[in-house]
Amino acid sequence: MSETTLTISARRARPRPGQECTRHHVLETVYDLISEHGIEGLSMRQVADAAGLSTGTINYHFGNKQSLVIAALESAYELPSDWEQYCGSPSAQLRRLVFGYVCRSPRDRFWRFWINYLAASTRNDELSAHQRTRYERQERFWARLIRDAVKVEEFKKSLDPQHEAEQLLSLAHGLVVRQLVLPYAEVRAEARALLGARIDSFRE
Amino acid sequence: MSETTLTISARRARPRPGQECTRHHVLETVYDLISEHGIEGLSMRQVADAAGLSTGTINYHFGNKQSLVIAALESAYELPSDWEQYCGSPSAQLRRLVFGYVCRSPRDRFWRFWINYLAASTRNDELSAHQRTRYERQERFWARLIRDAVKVEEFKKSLDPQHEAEQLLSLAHGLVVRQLVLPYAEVRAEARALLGARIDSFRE
Amino acid sequence: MSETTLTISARRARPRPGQECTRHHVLETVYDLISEHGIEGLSMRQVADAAGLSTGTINYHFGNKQSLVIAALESAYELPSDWEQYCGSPSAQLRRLVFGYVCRSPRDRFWRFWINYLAASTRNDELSAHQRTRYERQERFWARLIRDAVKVEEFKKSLDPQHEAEQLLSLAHGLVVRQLVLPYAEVRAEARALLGARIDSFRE
Amino acid sequence: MSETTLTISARRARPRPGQECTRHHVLETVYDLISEHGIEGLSMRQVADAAGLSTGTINYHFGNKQSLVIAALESAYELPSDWEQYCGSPSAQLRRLVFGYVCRSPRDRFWRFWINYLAASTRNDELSAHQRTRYERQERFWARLIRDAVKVEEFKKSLDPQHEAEQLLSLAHGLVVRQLVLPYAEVRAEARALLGARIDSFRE
DNA sequence: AATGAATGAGACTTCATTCAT
DNA sequence: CATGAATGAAGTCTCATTCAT
Repeated sequence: MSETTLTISARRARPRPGQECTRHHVLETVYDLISEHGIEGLSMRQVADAAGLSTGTINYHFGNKQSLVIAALESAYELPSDWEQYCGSPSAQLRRLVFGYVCRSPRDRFWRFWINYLAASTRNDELSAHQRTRYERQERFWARLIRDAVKVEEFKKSLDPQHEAEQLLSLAHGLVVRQLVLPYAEVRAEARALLGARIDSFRE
Repeated sequence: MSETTLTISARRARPRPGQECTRHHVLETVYDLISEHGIEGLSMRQVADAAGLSTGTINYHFGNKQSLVIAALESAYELPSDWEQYCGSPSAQLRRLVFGYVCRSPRDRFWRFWINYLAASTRNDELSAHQRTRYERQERFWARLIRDAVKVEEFKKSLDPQHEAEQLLSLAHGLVVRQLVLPYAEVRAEARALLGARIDSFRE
Repeated sequence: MSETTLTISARRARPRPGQECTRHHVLETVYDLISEHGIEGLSMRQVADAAGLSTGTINYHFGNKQSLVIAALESAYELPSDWEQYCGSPSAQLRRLVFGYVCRSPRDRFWRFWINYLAASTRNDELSAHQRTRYERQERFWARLIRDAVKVEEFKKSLDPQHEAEQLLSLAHGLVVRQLVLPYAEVRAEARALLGARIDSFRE
Repeated sequence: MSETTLTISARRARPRPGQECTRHHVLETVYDLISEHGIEGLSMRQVADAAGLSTGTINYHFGNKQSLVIAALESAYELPSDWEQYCGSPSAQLRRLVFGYVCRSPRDRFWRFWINYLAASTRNDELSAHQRTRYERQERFWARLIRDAVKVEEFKKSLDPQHEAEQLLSLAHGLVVRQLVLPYAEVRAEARALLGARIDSFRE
């Protein structure tokens, strides 16, 4: 509404991609940036620059920084792309999910993102609620897989699915902490071994 | 809080009579504020107000925010004050330490502080080194306690102290995550039970 | 909303069949929104959403915000719809008009709109001119009604119509201010009583 | 905390005036700017530039824009500097206050400020509360002056002080509206005459 | 005729840091 | 030793406006 903006005309000529595509592209960027700089270290300008957009566009699509971060979290938790190939066996599915808790590199993108999100969620109710929901959903899902595995006799009958899921998830998270603190290949290998051994102990 | 600036060390290393007291008081305040608002959520004005000093004074004593935060992190880790009373029994000592991983309230000061420290350490080499040292020292200490407990026959001989310490520590950290995500009394009770059961399983 | 840009007039003056309806609908919306949020508190997105159109469409029809606001201000002043039924008696007509200065609710749409218009007009020549014209027309009209009422002997002969109209209008506006500052039912009732009493004092 | 700010050193060398002096200086500036551009037309940058300070300093002293505006309102309502000379006579005091409602120029600073504040207050509870308080205090004060004037027999006994104060204040505000809409010297003279006549009518 | 994604300037505000006192 | 007013960069977010579709 100021005089200056009235006389200056837009100079942009870049073609626009589809809307959903833009959102997805931005979320990828955010996910990367958070794992690199943390949540409060993430600035909207940074996101805009990295995504090749303007800050206005980012806010146009996501409303505000918090929603952007939450959207990034949501999109980060998705079933692995190779999920279908495990569909036949609940125990294989469980193993696939649990091995997701093994870092893939000393600076694993996802788990660095996660630890930052977790820290932020201790002082933000909305983030916290999302985190809680995810956690509980994960636990229930693992419990169901264990139950199913028991049914098809992949796991032994004596297991308490809920209880085992809880312990397994806790161990997995504890090992994530360990891998973040000790970012060495051998620690990651150890984590994988420990988790594998735990799942194996579910078999007869 | 970027990595580059963290290498700047505090300017003054020559404590004077009245100074040390002021410094300690400020650090206590900072610890509290970090566990409440996170590291980047900590402002110098906040610190000054909470400590009943002026921003100028804070900077006079610590040079800058970086040094202040580092100093606070350093001073945050101390052995529990009731440590002596457990000195006779290694297993009692271990139990005492492990139960330190049970949150004392839905917003436990120490563990909220810890998660913020951990997140920050993923993008700061100096913090990361501190964290790693702490972690390894803790693990070695627990392993030694287990070894001692085996020696005095509180724990069974078949244990691999190093291996058990590692798993126990991972479980403990995983349960801390669980308690932070699910800040309910029952979850804390469960964590305590699980850790207790694990230690009990070390006995014959 | 700076004076300089206000001189820009709407680009399109050639209404087409379906267009006029859209324009009218939008202007109604704008009037509502201004009385609620003020002129600078009005955003194009808000207008678009409230009117069920897109921002592009609003700008397509009105060129820019300035023109939109001006158009809304223009269309806001209309004679009351029940005007005809008072046509017989000048004093009844006057009473009808004067009672229009009594707010109908604590957040009367029209008078909230008016105060925003008035404030804006103090720093915009075009609005100011409109406002002045309206004011003078109103005063002349009231004076004429008083004169007519004197003629048909509803009011006493000794009145100076011009002078009385001026004072009555001033009192009415002063009471509007009062009602805006003190948005209570009793203040509105008092205003009505005061205005009624003043008109009654015109009778023999 | 970023690297850039750490290396760039302050370049300022301007001496600092006393704190209360700074506040007062800023408020004068704000008052001027609001009467010129309205409340939403007032930007913190503008204030800072006009006052020869930085935006940070403005916020340091006033916290935020709203508090700044309110502070400006409060400081705008102060007893006239020549108040003492009227102290002997309540009616002279009243006359002095009432004539404050006559604009001193076609673009009277105070009343332009006031109308903007009034408009803004219709959509902001805090502004509104301040406005209401001021209004009621003013009315009570005028009523008291009238009552005192009756006591010392400057005004006739038959007056209802509360009622007359209310009407006088409304008339005064109505005339302010008139003067803002019709910014002519003769209208201001007329307003003065009308208000004077009304006060004169209080005498025996 | 209509859309809505994209823009970029500019708004308010916060904050680590400095320095005259 | 201690203060706190002042700074100015950077943060988030809003918004009128444009233009390819």
